[in-house]
Amino acid sequence: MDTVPPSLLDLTSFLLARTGRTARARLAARLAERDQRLWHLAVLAALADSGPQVQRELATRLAIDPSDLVKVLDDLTRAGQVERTRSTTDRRRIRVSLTTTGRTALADLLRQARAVQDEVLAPLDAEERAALHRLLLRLHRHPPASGTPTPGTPTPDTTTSDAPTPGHPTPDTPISEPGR
Amino acid sequence: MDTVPPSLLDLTSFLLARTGRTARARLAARLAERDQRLWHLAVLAALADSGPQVQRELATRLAIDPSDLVKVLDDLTRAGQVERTRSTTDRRRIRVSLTTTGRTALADLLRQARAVQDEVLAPLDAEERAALHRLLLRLHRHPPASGTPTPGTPTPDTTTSDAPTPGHPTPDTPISEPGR
DNA sequence: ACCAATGGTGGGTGATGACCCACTGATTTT
DNA sequence: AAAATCAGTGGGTCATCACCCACCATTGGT
Repeated sequence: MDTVPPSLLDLTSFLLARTGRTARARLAARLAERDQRLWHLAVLAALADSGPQVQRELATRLAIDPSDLVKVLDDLTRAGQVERTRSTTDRRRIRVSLTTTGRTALADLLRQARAVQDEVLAPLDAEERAALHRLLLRLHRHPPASGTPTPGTPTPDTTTSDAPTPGHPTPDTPISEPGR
Repeated sequence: MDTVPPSLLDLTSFLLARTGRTARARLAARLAERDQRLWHLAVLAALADSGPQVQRELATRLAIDPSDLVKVLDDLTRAGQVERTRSTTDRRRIRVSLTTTGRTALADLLRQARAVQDEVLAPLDAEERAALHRLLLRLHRHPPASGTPTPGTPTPDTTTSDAPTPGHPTPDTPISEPGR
Protein backbone atom coordinates (compact mmCIF):
# COMPACT_ATOMS: atom_id res chain seq x y z
CA MET A 1 0.00 0.00 0.00
CA ASP A 2 1.28 2.96 -0.52
CA THR A 3 3.50 4.85 -2.45
CA VAL A 4 2.82 8.38 -2.83
CA PRO A 5 2.90 9.27 -6.42
CA PRO A 6 6.49 10.10 -7.19
CA SER A 7 5.40 12.94 -9.36
CA LEU A 8 4.18 14.66 -6.28
CA LEU A 9 7.26 13.98 -4.26
CA ASP A 10 9.20 15.81 -6.87
CA LEU A 11 7.37 18.93 -5.97
CA THR A 12 9.02 20.76 -3.17
CA SER A 13 5.84 22.67 -2.68
CA PHE A 14 4.02 19.44 -2.12
CA LEU A 15 6.48 18.30 0.50
CA LEU A 16 6.37 21.68 2.09
CA ALA A 17 2.63 21.63 2.27
CA ARG A 18 2.56 18.12 3.58
CA THR A 19 5.14 18.42 6.27
CA GLY A 20 3.84 21.79 7.24
CA ARG A 21 0.41 20.38 7.60
CA THR A 22 1.45 17.59 9.85
CA ALA A 23 3.60 19.90 11.91
CA ARG A 24 0.71 22.20 12.36
CA ALA A 25 -1.72 19.45 13.13
CA ARG A 26 0.52 17.90 15.71
CA LEU A 27 1.15 21.18 17.38
CA ALA A 28 -2.53 21.98 17.43
CA ALA A 29 -3.27 18.61 18.95
CA ARG A 30 -0.67 19.16 21.58
CA LEU A 31 -2.03 22.54 22.49
CA ALA A 32 -5.50 21.15 22.56
CA GLU A 33 -4.46 18.97 25.46
CA ARG A 34 -3.95 22.20 27.35
CA ASP A 35 -7.18 23.56 25.99
CA GLN A 36 -5.35 26.11 24.00
CA ARG A 37 -5.14 26.66 20.32
CA LEU A 38 -2.64 28.10 17.92
CA TRP A 39 -4.01 31.56 18.18
CA HIS A 40 -3.65 31.50 21.90
CA LEU A 41 0.00 30.74 21.56
CA ALA A 42 0.42 33.41 18.94
CA VAL A 43 -1.24 36.02 21.06
CA LEU A 44 0.73 35.17 24.16
CA ALA A 45 3.93 35.20 22.15
CA ALA A 46 3.11 38.55 20.63
CA LEU A 47 2.44 40.03 24.04
CA ALA A 48 5.61 38.61 25.47
CA ASP A 49 7.66 39.88 22.58
CA SER A 50 6.18 43.27 22.10
CA GLY A 51 4.77 44.05 25.47
CA PRO A 52 1.30 45.13 26.42
CA GLN A 53 -0.72 46.42 23.56
CA VAL A 54 -4.04 47.72 22.55
CA GLN A 55 -6.26 45.10 21.00
CA ARG A 56 -6.37 46.75 17.68
CA GLU A 57 -2.61 46.73 17.41
CA LEU A 58 -2.50 43.12 18.33
CA ALA A 59 -5.10 42.32 15.74
CA THR A 60 -3.32 44.01 12.89
CA ARG A 61 0.00 42.66 13.94
CA LEU A 62 -1.28 39.15 14.06
CA ALA A 63 -3.44 39.60 11.03
CA ILE A 64 -6.41 38.24 12.85
CA ASP A 65 -9.88 39.62 12.62
CA PRO A 66 -10.44 41.95 15.57
CA SER A 67 -13.64 40.18 16.18
CA ASP A 68 -11.94 36.84 16.47
CA LEU A 69 -9.22 38.25 18.64
CA VAL A 70 -11.85 39.19 21.14
CA LYS A 71 -12.80 35.59 21.54
CA VAL A 72 -9.24 34.46 21.97
CA LEU A 73 -8.69 37.12 24.56
CA ASP A 74 -11.84 36.07 26.32
CA ASP A 75 -10.37 32.62 26.71
CA LEU A 76 -7.02 33.88 27.83
CA THR A 77 -8.60 36.24 30.29
CA ARG A 78 -10.76 33.51 31.67
CA ALA A 79 -7.62 31.48 32.18
CA GLY A 80 -6.00 34.41 33.90
CA GLN A 81 -3.21 34.57 31.38
CA VAL A 82 -3.82 38.08 30.14
CA GLU A 83 -5.38 41.15 31.60
CA ARG A 84 -7.52 43.69 29.87
CA THR A 85 -7.39 47.18 31.24
CA ARG A 86 -9.01 50.18 29.69
CA SER A 87 -6.58 52.79 28.56
CA THR A 88 -6.75 55.80 30.84
CA THR A 89 -6.05 58.22 28.06
CA ASP A 90 -8.52 56.80 25.61
CA ARG A 91 -11.17 54.82 27.30
CA ARG A 92 -12.26 53.14 24.10
CA ARG A 93 -9.05 51.26 23.95
CA ILE A 94 -8.17 48.24 25.89
CA ARG A 95 -4.67 47.40 26.77
CA VAL A 96 -3.89 43.76 26.92
CA SER A 97 -1.05 42.59 29.05
CA LEU A 98 0.43 39.31 30.05
CA THR A 99 0.00 38.16 33.60
CA THR A 100 2.53 36.11 35.44
CA THR A 101 0.57 32.98 34.91
CA GLY A 102 0.31 33.96 31.28
CA ARG A 103 4.05 34.07 31.06
CA THR A 104 4.29 30.68 32.64
CA ALA A 105 1.68 29.32 30.33
CA LEU A 106 3.53 30.68 27.34
CA ALA A 107 6.72 29.03 28.47
CA ASP A 108 4.89 25.77 28.76
CA LEU A 109 3.32 26.11 25.34
CA LEU A 110 6.63 26.89 23.77
CA ARG A 111 8.04 23.86 25.46
CA GLN A 112 5.29 21.78 23.96
CA ALA A 113 5.92 23.30 20.59
CA ARG A 114 9.55 22.35 20.78
CA ALA A 115 8.67 18.86 21.80
CA VAL A 116 6.46 18.46 18.77
CA GLN A 117 9.18 19.93 16.68
CA ASP A 118 11.61 17.36 17.94
CA GLU A 119 9.26 14.64 16.88
CA VAL A 120 8.71 16.07 13.49
CA LEU A 121 12.33 16.85 12.85
CA ALA A 122 13.50 13.64 14.38
CA PRO A 123 15.18 12.35 11.26
CA LEU A 124 17.43 15.36 11.04
CA ASP A 125 20.50 16.05 13.10
CA ALA A 126 21.24 19.39 14.66
CA GLU A 127 23.01 20.86 11.69
CA GLU A 128 20.36 19.80 9.30
CA ARG A 129 17.70 21.29 11.46
CA ALA A 130 19.57 24.52 11.59
CA ALA A 131 19.91 24.48 7.84
CA LEU A 132 16.24 23.85 7.41
CA HIS A 133 15.38 26.59 9.82
CA ARG A 134 17.58 29.00 7.95
CA LEU A 135 16.05 28.18 4.62
CA LEU A 136 12.54 28.48 5.91
CA LEU A 137 13.33 31.76 7.54
CA ARG A 138 14.49 33.09 4.22
CA LEU A 139 11.28 32.01 2.63
CA HIS A 140 9.34 33.52 5.43
CA ARG A 141 10.73 36.97 4.98
CA HIS A 142 10.14 36.91 1.32
CA PRO A 143 6.93 38.19 -0.02
CA PRO A 144 5.59 35.60 -2.31
CA ALA A 145 4.52 38.35 -4.46
CA SER A 146 1.63 38.07 -6.57
CA GLY A 147 0.34 34.89 -7.62
CA THR A 148 -2.83 33.77 -8.74
CA PRO A 149 -5.69 35.92 -8.58
CA THR A 150 -8.25 33.50 -8.03
CA PRO A 151 -11.50 34.37 -6.83
CA GLY A 152 -11.20 34.77 -3.31
CA THR A 153 -7.69 35.55 -3.54
CA PRO A 154 -6.88 38.95 -4.41
CA THR A 155 -3.31 38.64 -4.13
CA PRO A 156 -2.50 41.52 -2.33
CA ASP A 157 0.81 41.51 -1.62
CA THR A 158 1.74 44.29 0.06
CA THR A 159 5.10 44.86 0.18
CA THR A 160 6.01 43.07 2.97
CA SER A 161 3.83 40.51 3.84
CA ASP A 162 4.65 37.15 3.66
CA ALA A 163 2.09 34.94 3.02
CA PRO A 164 -1.24 35.66 2.01
CA THR A 165 -3.48 32.92 2.36
CA PRO A 166 -5.39 32.50 -0.64
CA GLY A 167 -8.83 32.45 -0.14
CA HIS A 168 -8.61 35.51 1.72
CA PRO A 169 -7.04 38.61 0.91
CA THR A 170 -4.45 39.34 3.23
CA PRO A 171 -3.88 42.90 3.59
CA ASP A 172 -0.74 43.70 5.02
CA THR A 173 1.73 41.98 6.61
CA PRO A 174 0.34 39.77 8.84
CA ILE A 175 2.05 37.61 10.94
CA SER A 176 1.33 34.45 12.08
CA GLU A 177 -1.90 33.17 11.26
CA PRO A 178 -2.04 30.03 13.10
CA GLY A 179 -5.43 29.49 12.11
CA ARG A 180 -6.06 28.55 8.77
CA MET B 1 3.70 46.42 10.18
CA ASP B 2 4.19 43.41 11.24
CA THR B 3 6.58 41.67 13.00
CA VAL B 4 5.71 38.25 13.73
CA PRO B 5 6.53 37.50 17.29
CA PRO B 6 10.15 36.41 17.29
CA SER B 7 9.39 33.66 19.71
CA LEU B 8 7.40 32.02 17.01
CA LEU B 9 10.00 32.51 14.35
CA ASP B 10 12.33 30.51 16.49
CA LEU B 11 10.13 27.53 16.04
CA THR B 12 11.00 25.60 12.97
CA SER B 13 7.67 23.89 13.20
CA PHE B 14 5.99 27.25 13.03
CA LEU B 15 7.89 28.25 9.93
CA LEU B 16 7.21 24.91 8.43
CA ALA B 17 3.52 25.19 9.08
CA ARG B 18 3.39 28.68 7.79
CA THR B 19 5.34 28.26 4.59
CA GLY B 20 3.62 24.99 3.96
CA ARG B 21 0.33 26.66 4.35
CA THR B 22 1.06 29.37 1.91
CA ALA B 23 2.53 26.93 -0.56
CA ARG B 24 -0.56 24.85 -0.35
CA ALA B 25 -2.88 27.76 -0.55
CA ARG B 26 -1.18 29.18 -3.56
CA LEU B 27 -1.17 25.91 -5.32
CA ALA B 28 -4.81 25.39 -4.55
CA ALA B 29 -5.61 28.82 -5.87
CA ARG B 30 -3.75 28.08 -9.04
CA LEU B 31 -5.52 24.82 -9.56
CA ALA B 32 -8.80 26.47 -8.86
CA GLU B 33 -8.32 28.53 -11.99
CA ARG B 34 -8.48 25.27 -13.85
CA ASP B 35 -11.39 24.18 -11.76
CA GLN B 36 -9.35 21.47 -10.21
CA ARG B 37 -8.34 20.88 -6.67
CA LEU B 38 -5.47 19.27 -4.90
CA TRP B 39 -7.09 15.89 -4.81
CA HIS B 40 -7.61 15.98 -8.52
CA LEU B 41 -3.93 16.50 -9.02
CA ALA B 42 -3.11 13.77 -6.55
CA VAL B 43 -5.39 11.28 -8.23
CA LEU B 44 -4.13 12.04 -11.70
CA ALA B 45 -0.57 11.77 -10.50
CA ALA B 46 -1.25 8.47 -8.81
CA LEU B 47 -2.77 7.07 -11.96
CA ALA B 48 0.06 8.30 -14.10
CA ASP B 49 2.64 6.86 -11.75
CA SER B 50 1.08 3.57 -10.92
CA GLY B 51 -1.12 2.94 -13.88
CA PRO B 52 -4.78 2.08 -13.97
CA GLN B 53 -6.16 0.92 -10.70
CA VAL B 54 -9.23 -0.16 -8.95
CA GLN B 55 -10.86 2.59 -6.95
CA ARG B 56 -10.32 0.90 -3.68
CA GLU B 57 -6.60 0.70 -4.29
CA LEU B 58 -6.48 4.30 -5.23
CA ALA B 59 -8.34 5.25 -2.12
CA THR B 60 -6.08 3.40 0.26
CA ARG B 61 -3.01 4.52 -1.56
CA LEU B 62 -4.02 8.13 -1.38
CA ALA B 63 -5.42 7.78 2.07
CA ILE B 64 -8.63 9.35 0.99
CA ASP B 65 -12.05 8.24 2.03
CA PRO B 66 -13.46 6.00 -0.69
CA SER B 67 -16.57 7.99 -0.54
CA ASP B 68 -14.76 11.20 -1.26
CA LEU B 69 -12.73 9.62 -3.99
CA VAL B 70 -15.93 8.90 -5.82
CA LYS B 71 -16.68 12.57 -6.01
CA VAL B 72 -13.24 13.43 -7.26
CA LEU B 73 -13.51 10.74 -9.90
CA ASP B 74 -16.91 12.04 -10.87
CA ASP B 75 -15.31 15.36 -11.63
CA LEU B 76 -12.42 13.89 -13.49
CA THR B 77 -14.70 11.66 -15.51
CA ARG B 78 -16.91 14.56 -16.37
CA ALA B 79 -13.84 16.36 -17.61
CA GLY B 80 -12.86 13.36 -19.62
CA GLN B 81 -9.59 12.97 -17.81
CA VAL B 82 -10.14 9.50 -16.45
CA GLU B 83 -12.23 6.55 -17.48
CA ARG B 84 -14.07 4.13 -15.28
CA THR B 85 -14.50 0.65 -16.60
CA ARG B 86 -15.86 -2.30 -14.71
CA SER B 87 -13.39 -5.04 -14.18
CA THR B 88 -14.24 -8.01 -16.33
CA THR B 89 -13.01 -10.49 -13.79
CA ASP B 90 -14.72 -9.00 -10.81
CA ARG B 91 -17.60 -6.91 -11.87
CA ARG B 92 -17.83 -5.23 -8.51
CA ARG B 93 -14.62 -3.43 -9.15
CA ILE B 94 -14.08 -0.40 -11.24
CA ARG B 95 -10.83 0.22 -12.93
CA VAL B 96 -9.86 3.81 -13.26
CA SER B 97 -7.52 4.79 -16.00
CA LEU B 98 -6.08 7.98 -17.34
CA THR B 99 -7.24 9.19 -20.72
CA THR B 100 -5.06 11.07 -23.09
CA THR B 101 -6.63 14.33 -22.14
CA GLY B 102 -6.08 13.34 -18.55
CA ARG B 103 -2.42 12.96 -19.16
CA THR B 104 -2.30 16.33 -20.80
CA ALA B 105 -4.21 17.86 -17.96
CA LEU B 106 -1.82 16.35 -15.47
CA ALA B 107 1.15 17.77 -17.32
CA ASP B 108 -0.47 21.15 -17.20
CA LEU B 109 -1.24 20.90 -13.52
CA LEU B 110 2.29 19.89 -12.74
CA ARG B 111 3.49 22.81 -14.73
CA GLN B 112 1.30 25.07 -12.65
CA ALA B 113 2.58 23.48 -9.51
CA ARG B 114 6.14 24.16 -10.50
CA ALA B 115 5.30 27.71 -11.34
CA VAL B 116 3.87 28.26 -7.90
CA GLN B 117 6.86 26.59 -6.45
CA ASP B 118 9.14 28.97 -8.24
CA GLU B 119 7.29 31.84 -6.73
CA VAL B 120 7.41 30.44 -3.27
CA LEU B 121 11.01 29.39 -3.44
CA ALA B 122 12.06 32.51 -5.24
CA PRO B 123 14.48 33.66 -2.59
CA LEU B 124 16.48 30.48 -2.80
CA ASP B 125 18.96 29.57 -5.47
CA ALA B 126 19.08 26.19 -7.13
CA GLU B 127 21.35 24.56 -4.61
CA GLU B 128 19.37 25.82 -1.70
CA ARG B 129 16.18 24.56 -3.22
CA ALA B 130 17.74 21.20 -3.72
CA ALA B 131 18.91 21.17 -0.14
CA LEU B 132 15.46 22.09 1.08
CA HIS B 133 13.90 19.44 -1.05
CA ARG B 134 16.26 16.85 0.31
CA LEU B 135 15.56 17.76 3.89
CA LEU B 136 11.84 17.74 3.40
CA LEU B 137 11.99 14.43 1.68
CA ARG B 138 13.76 13.00 4.70
CA LEU B 139 11.05 14.32 6.92
CA HIS B 140 8.44 12.99 4.62
CA ARG B 141 9.62 9.45 4.85
CA HIS B 142 9.69 9.63 8.55
CA PRO B 143 6.69 8.40 10.32
CA PRO B 144 5.64 11.07 12.65
CA ALA B 145 5.27 8.35 15.04
CA SER B 146 3.15 8.63 17.95
CA GLY B 147 2.58 11.69 19.75
CA THR B 148 -0.34 13.22 18.54
CA PRO B 149 -2.55 11.11 16.73
CA THR B 150 -2.90 12.78 13.58
CA PRO B 151 -4.74 10.37 11.73
CA GLY B 152 -4.14 10.17 8.44
CA THR B 153 -1.17 10.08 6.70
CA PRO B 154 1.59 8.01 6.95
CA THR B 155 4.34 8.27 4.78
CA PRO B 156 6.42 7.01 2.32
CA ASP B 157 7.93 6.37 -0.37
CA THR B 158 8.19 6.59 -3.75
CA THR B 159 10.69 4.97 -5.38
CA THR B 160 11.80 7.47 -7.50
CA SER B 161 14.63 8.92 -8.71
CA ASP B 162 15.06 12.03 -7.15
CA ALA B 163 15.54 11.02 -3.87
CA PRO B 164 18.70 11.66 -2.31
CA THR B 165 18.54 8.79 -0.25
CA PRO B 166 20.01 6.07 -2.04
CA GLY B 167 18.19 3.37 -2.63
CA HIS B 168 15.67 2.13 -0.50
CA PRO B 169 12.62 1.02 -1.94
CA THR B 170 10.05 2.01 0.08
CA PRO B 171 7.73 0.51 2.36
CA ASP B 172 4.54 1.78 1.81
CA THR B 173 2.36 4.07 3.23
CA PRO B 174 -0.29 6.25 2.31
CA ILE B 175 0.41 9.09 0.44
CA SER B 176 -0.56 12.34 -0.13
CA GLU B 177 -3.43 13.80 1.39
CA PRO B 178 -3.94 17.10 -0.02
CA GLY B 179 -6.77 17.42 2.12
CA ARG B 180 -6.53 16.75 5.65
C1' DA C 1 -23.42 69.96 22.31
C1' DC C 2 -23.68 67.33 18.07
C1' DC C 3 -21.82 64.36 14.62
C1' DA C 4 -18.54 61.51 12.38
C1' DA C 5 -15.00 58.26 13.27
C1' DT C 6 -13.01 54.67 16.14
C1' DG C 7 -12.19 50.55 19.45
C1' DG C 8 -14.32 46.64 20.99
C1' DT C 9 -18.10 43.06 20.96
C1' DG C 10 -21.54 39.67 19.82
C1' DG C 11 -23.73 37.14 16.70
C1' DG C 12 -23.98 35.19 12.54
C1' DT C 13 -22.46 33.22 7.62
C1' DG C 14 -20.33 30.53 4.14
C1' DA C 15 -16.84 27.55 2.60
C1' DT C 16 -14.00 23.65 3.25
C1' DG C 17 -12.63 19.17 4.52
C1' DA C 18 -12.81 14.73 6.78
C1' DC C 19 -15.65 11.22 8.29
C1' DC C 20 -19.67 8.04 8.58
C1' DC C 21 -23.67 5.24 7.44
C1' DA C 22 -27.06 3.10 4.95
C1' DC C 23 -28.00 1.03 0.36
C1' DT C 24 -27.29 -1.38 -4.13
C1' DG C 25 -25.14 -4.68 -7.11
C1' DA C 26 -21.81 -8.42 -7.55
C1' DT C 27 -19.16 -12.20 -5.62
C1' DT C 28 -17.90 -15.68 -2.53
C1' DT C 29 -19.14 -19.11 1.02
C1' DT C 30 -21.19 -22.94 2.75
C1' DA D 1 -29.74 -20.73 -3.19
C1' DA D 2 -29.30 -18.29 1.14
C1' DA D 3 -25.91 -15.82 3.86
C1' DA D 4 -21.99 -13.19 4.40
C1' DT D 5 -18.84 -10.03 2.20
C1' DC D 6 -17.18 -6.52 -0.68
C1' DA D 7 -16.78 -2.44 -4.14
C1' DG D 8 -18.78 1.71 -5.08
C1' DT D 9 -22.11 5.45 -4.12
C1' DG D 10 -25.03 8.99 -2.22
C1' DG D 11 -26.27 11.68 1.26
C1' DG D 12 -25.46 13.61 5.39
C1' DT D 13 -22.83 15.44 9.87
C1' DC D 14 -19.49 17.91 12.39
C1' DA D 15 -15.75 20.81 13.17
C1' DT D 16 -12.87 24.59 11.85
C1' DC D 17 -12.00 28.93 10.02
C1' DA D 18 -11.98 33.42 8.19
C1' DC D 19 -14.95 37.06 7.47
C1' DC D 20 -18.70 40.40 7.99
C1' DC D 21 -22.16 43.43 10.10
C1' DA D 22 -24.88 45.68 13.32
C1' DC D 23 -24.29 47.85 17.84
C1' DC D 24 -22.52 50.23 22.13
C1' DA D 25 -19.14 53.24 24.29
C1' DT D 26 -16.02 56.84 23.73
C1' DT D 27 -13.55 60.44 21.24
C1' DG D 28 -12.24 64.27 18.37
C1' DG D 29 -13.72 67.75 15.92
C1' DT D 30 -16.01 72.12 14.90
